[in-house]
Amino acid sequence: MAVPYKHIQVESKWRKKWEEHPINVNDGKKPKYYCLDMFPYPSGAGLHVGHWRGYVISDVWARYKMMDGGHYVIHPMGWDAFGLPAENYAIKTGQHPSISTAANVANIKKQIDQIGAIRDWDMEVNTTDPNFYKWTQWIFVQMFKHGLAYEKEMPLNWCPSCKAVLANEEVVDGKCERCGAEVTKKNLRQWMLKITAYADRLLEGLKDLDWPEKVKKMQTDWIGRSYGAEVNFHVDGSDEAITVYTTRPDTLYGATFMVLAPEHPLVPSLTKEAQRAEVEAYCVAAANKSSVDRVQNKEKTGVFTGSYAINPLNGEKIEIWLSDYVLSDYGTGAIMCVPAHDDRDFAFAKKFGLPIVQVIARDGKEIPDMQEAYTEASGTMINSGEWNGMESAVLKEEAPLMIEKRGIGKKTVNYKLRDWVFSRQRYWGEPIPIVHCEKCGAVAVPEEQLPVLLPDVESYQPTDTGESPLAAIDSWVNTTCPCCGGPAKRETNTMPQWAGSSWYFLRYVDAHNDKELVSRAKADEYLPVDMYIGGVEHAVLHLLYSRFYTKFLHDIGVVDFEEPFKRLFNQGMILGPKGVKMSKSLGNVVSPDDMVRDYGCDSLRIYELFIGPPQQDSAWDMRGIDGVNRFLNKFWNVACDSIEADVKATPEMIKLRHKLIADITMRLDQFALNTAVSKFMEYNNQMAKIAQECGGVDKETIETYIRLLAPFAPHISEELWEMCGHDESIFASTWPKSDAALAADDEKEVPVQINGKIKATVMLSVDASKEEALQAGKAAVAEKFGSAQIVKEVYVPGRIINFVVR
RNA sequence: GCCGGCGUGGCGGAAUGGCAGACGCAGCAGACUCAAAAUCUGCCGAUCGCAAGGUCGUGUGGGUUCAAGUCCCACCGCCGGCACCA
Repeated sequence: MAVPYKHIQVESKWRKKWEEHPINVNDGKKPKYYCLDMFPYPSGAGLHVGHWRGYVISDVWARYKMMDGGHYVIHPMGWDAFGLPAENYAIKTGQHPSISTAANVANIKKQIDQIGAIRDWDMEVNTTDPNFYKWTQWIFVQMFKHGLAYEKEMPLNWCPSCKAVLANEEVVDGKCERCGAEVTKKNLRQWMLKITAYADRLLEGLKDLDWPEKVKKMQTDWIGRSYGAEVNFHVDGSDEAITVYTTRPDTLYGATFMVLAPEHPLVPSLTKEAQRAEVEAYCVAAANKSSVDRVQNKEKTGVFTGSYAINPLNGEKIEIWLSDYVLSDYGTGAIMCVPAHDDRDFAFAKKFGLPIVQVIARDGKEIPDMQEAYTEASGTMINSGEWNGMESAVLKEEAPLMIEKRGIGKKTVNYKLRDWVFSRQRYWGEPIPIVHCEKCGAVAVPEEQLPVLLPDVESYQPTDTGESPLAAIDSWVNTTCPCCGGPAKRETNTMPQWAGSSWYFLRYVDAHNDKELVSRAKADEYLPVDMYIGGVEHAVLHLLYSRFYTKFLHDIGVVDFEEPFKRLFNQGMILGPKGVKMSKSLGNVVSPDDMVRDYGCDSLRIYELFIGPPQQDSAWDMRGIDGVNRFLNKFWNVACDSIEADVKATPEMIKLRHKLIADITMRLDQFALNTAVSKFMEYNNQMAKIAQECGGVDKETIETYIRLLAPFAPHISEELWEMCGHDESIFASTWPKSDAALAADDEKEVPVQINGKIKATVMLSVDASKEEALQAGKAAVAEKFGSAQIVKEVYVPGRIINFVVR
């Protein structure tokens, strides 16, 4: 009888061995595989079982790749360590963020080591390390030199609680993504990154990525490309013209009024004296509305400017209105309104009594008393001059060019994607490496002077004016212009947290290079990332920014690929026991530390996988780990018995072995890790039964099982592997191969149905003919036919026999 | 409102269109034990029946098919994303 499994001894033994003799070494000959985790923010709360899950999944995958194909696996870890929690902690305690951050890193590093994952800490990166952010700043300088970083004064999303400007991506439901405070608008000078210059490439690049369709769709919608036309409307009695963007130029004859955003630059000159007071009041009200109000209040409001425009096709005089349902920063900030064919325009026209002209026939007819807009682009054109009789769907495609030929507008493409607001009025971030000189303007800090070190300050508190705490340090702010040598001031804004995470995955493979961001040779050898594993919450933020950075770095020759992450896997969240998100405030956070101590790392690893499909959210169940723990102990006993007994392989054992290989390998390839664990349990139960009769299973079968289990439960597998008499690590062995012929059954139990209802089962040889099968089936259910007549006989080999009777 | 995803025992979940509920948790009964824990064995969707066996059953209603949890149509519910994008 085997000695009981002692996880504490075995796990610490192998941890030590792996440290002394690393199992994942680059000998220069092995093929490379880059398996990347989304790096964590080193929070003071440490890791909970939800973080574990992603790291376990990636480690199983990494170890599988090591064994299958003999890869050298790049599986690094680092720290996304700039950010608000550390800064807020500093505000409260006065302790420098670098100190609390370092303590958190040390703690989480210990926790990550508990997972027992293969990690090369020599590649570790930390976004707050000057040797790292030197290159974050360097990239910014390159973007500045290429005209992709620019300053702009604009109304921006302002979080009054964080006292910071937010990117559009950081505003959720009109509220601050971090603190939940209602976001307002504030006019400030900001650094912007021209991500819109890459809109098309960001869209096209998605096509070839092996990513979840959901994420690709979210990015596609975020970029929001649409095709249409810009059309110029002359203002009646003036030289001015208003340009609108429309995706429905086919309905141009139906444009019966126009609406401008309150912020539109032509508003003052369009407003007539009689309307001025009302218009100004409306504009002030719109500006003061929070973005939440402006979005949530769907009841249309508006005000007439007193001016008219001319419909360029039919020459009709149409009223020019203002309304906040027109957004100043999409399209041209002005729209032509076709109430008959657009819901919003219809609502507006109804409310303010504006004319409605139908230009697309529905079911070939004009609608007598329109109660809602007809928004389909299908039907024949009516009331549309020379376009009458055309199909609207066809015209929709052709109209942009027709408009362009007539000189009243042009064909255009529009995007929802906006440029990226890249400056933050905070302390704990990378200083933007720019110097402002009165003579030379904004000048990039010369590359040899990078990094611009983040100086110590006395107060980390952000200012109400929207200036960074850095602005208070005169000795740091005042500098000389690198261009003319005259007096100049440093940029005091810092970068958003996304800056470091947008490129950190490139740095791992050359983390200590002090000459370049990454050497081209290493980039060519190890990059891009083969598999990226992390939560779906980064679908449009981090993943879009990283793609943008990579495309830019490709364009300036740093790397030779355009897409950073070939394959993406989003693991689901681990929820608290009641199915709600784990959070400190709810007190339902489950720490892995005690479980590792009580059950062992291998048990927790397997339970993290067994809890549910890896891409799906799962609620943590404290008791579930007992089952996994029982399984490992049971397997330990079977394995020990088998090693000791050294029995001869039977056909049953050989078949089990080959089925197991096929089952586990298929499930790994499909990322069905929860059912892979089920299969391990199933086969283990079978082996336990065999062991009762034979004393164990044969050596090859047990060794095969151990090797298949190794990526999942590396410690116990190493121990058993050694007990089998191997000197080398199990991870130096190769992945078992299944022989389909040996895995195949020669007999199968086949259900026999009458009218689709199971009545019996029969054992059939797999090469039984249809006639034999049907005959056997008929015999099995003969007495159940009664007086019925068989009208149809169905036989699907190995699957089903069905008699249809009447 | 629009776009995704999901809906299966007490629970987590499993099922290339082919025996629904694998595997596990919890529960029940038994064995071992002075006892408990651990371990082992059996049972474990509902319902009728002493039993053999029957009937019903994968959110609801229809449909396709010899056969539907799985495919199609309509609806309900939950979760996620987007949200006046012209």
